Amino acid sequence: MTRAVRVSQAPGTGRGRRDQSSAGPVSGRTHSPIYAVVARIPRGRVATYGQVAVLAGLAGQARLVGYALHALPEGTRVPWHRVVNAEGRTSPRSDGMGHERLQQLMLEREGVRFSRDGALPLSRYRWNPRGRPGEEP
DNA sequence: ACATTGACTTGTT
DNA sequence: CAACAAGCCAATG
Repeated sequence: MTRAVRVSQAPGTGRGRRDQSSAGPVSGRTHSPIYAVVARIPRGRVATYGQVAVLAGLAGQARLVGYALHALPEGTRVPWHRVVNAEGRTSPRSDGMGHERLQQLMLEREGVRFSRDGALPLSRYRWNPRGRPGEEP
């Protein structure tokens, strides 16, 4: 079931600024499609920032994906942890918190096994939006 | 309202 | 193989 991201755009906001107090993603021009794509990544599967960018119609702008995810509030329904960098590794963030470790843990909990060097084989876990769900190459 | 920074990826030098 | 620049948008001071 496609659980679309519920973007509660506060009605009558006039300015409609970022109202991220509702655990909902920010409604930006580029953020929305990004969240929509990330929300479609099946459990136990991962996608790279660049991949999400392409699927969101922002080919070449992997950075925006990272920025969008960074703007996500805590408790969001967007599975941000399923997005890793091109090396198959969880990108460390400036917060200085052990979130990259948490992300890795969340993925392992979904059945994703990391290699000994801390990276995961993308050729094996990379989400294939064209393939049917549950199908593994 | 302007300047700076930030979860990246790819191509050149 | 390593380092650097470009491309892009939003949040923060």
